Amino acid sequence: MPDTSVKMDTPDIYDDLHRKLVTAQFDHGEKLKSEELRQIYGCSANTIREVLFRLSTVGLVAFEEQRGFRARRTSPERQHDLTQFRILLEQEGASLSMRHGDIEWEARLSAAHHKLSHIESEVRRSGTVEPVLPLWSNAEWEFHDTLISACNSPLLRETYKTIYDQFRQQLVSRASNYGYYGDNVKEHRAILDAALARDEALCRQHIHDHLARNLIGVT
Amino acid sequence: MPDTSVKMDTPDIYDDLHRKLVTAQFDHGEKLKSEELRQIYGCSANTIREVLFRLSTVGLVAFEEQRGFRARRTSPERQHDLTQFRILLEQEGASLSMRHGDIEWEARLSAAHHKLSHIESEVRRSGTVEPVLPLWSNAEWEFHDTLISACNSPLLRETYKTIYDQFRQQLVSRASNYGYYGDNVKEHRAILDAALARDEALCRQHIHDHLARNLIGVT
DNA sequence: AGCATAATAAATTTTGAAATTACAAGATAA
DNA sequence: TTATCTTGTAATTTCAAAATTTATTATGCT
Repeated sequence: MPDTSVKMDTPDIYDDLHRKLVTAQFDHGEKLKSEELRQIYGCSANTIREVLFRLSTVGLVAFEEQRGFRARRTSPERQHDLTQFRILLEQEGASLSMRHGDIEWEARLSAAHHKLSHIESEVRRSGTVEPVLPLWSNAEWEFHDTLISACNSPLLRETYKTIYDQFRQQLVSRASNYGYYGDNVKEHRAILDAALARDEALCRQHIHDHLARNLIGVT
Repeated sequence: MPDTSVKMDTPDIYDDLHRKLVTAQFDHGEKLKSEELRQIYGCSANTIREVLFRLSTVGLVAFEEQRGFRARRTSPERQHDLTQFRILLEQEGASLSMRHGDIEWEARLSAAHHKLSHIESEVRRSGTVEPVLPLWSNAEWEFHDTLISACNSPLLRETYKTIYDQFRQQLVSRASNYGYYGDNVKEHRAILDAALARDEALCRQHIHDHLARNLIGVT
């Protein structure tokens, strides 16, 4: 909880709320009242309004005219939609990166995977994710973002980020079961190898398999 | 220009500015000053600020912290990016629609094309686009949106709309040359036929050919 | 008791002005 | 002359309070 005595400016408040939202510190559909937040951050209602507005543009917050803001509620249908869309973007981004990426890109991807796999093996050893959750969460993002980073399409990359953040918003909650991570290690490895081999079809396949697990239980 | 004496509410101001932006009534990169717009629409600077914020979320307006808003500047690079991304989304949306769409979808697509081709043939006869430009602009949008409307992915459809609007923002300006429309008629027909025949590969090809013309002159 | 209606409370939105920040032109120093 | 600093102006951003709208509770009627 931020100190009430320290005044934060708009970007800081944005970052703080963004972090809280993607780490599921609000319930799905929970009302975000200007007045409450105003007191927490020590600013005017208008500033809060603007921050929530910005957050609504990246899908983390839902806005309804005349009735304020809520933490985004993710239905199974929406989750399905998010997953399919993410697969589309990551496959395309990876394909383009494999075509345009140079040795520098390969190095960055390799490095990102190295960090990620280091954290994942620690999770494996300890059997629990909790202690390194923020670390792991960032490393996972780094890997996927680096994968598509040479796609040469700012639009695709930005769109992917907004989708990913909404994804993360609820992945954190199901992160407690370990089996998830066991497969993750293998899958990230498979994606990396295919990417470095510039095998587009195979890489697309692995990306699909990796992400499609989130579809289980949804039609 | 809206009457200064008539007060408009936020959604109206949004619509008015949105329309002006997609019909290129502002120069690329032109500064959008709160104070000026405030006087035009007869509201406070804060209301203008909120509207401009909303427009910035759909890419029509660029916002920079502490230095206000500008009409979005579209470089050749960005135009290239927009085109490629639009191709990706429309191809995927059309493919999904062909898989999920029922007879009702076919009927709507057929109707949209009928309206569009009627307007396009008028353009052909008269040799000029100007008189029916708004009509044509809407019909074109209707056709493309209907094409992907059965994709069963709200995310894809929303994203497509924001991309399309940014597209339209500058297509209007190059709409004056007639040759453009001559090919358009054939291309829309080709897309329609392939879609109704549920030939995904062919439809993707036609979508690409139709949209890729905008890439001419850009690397 | 059930339902509609009115009164109250709570929250959102807008306003107008104050405070902050960026921009531009002129002055001073190197 | 070039570069840096100052000063004045214009624009953006924040604030606190008023006005509007929505939600909640209480009241009266069938």
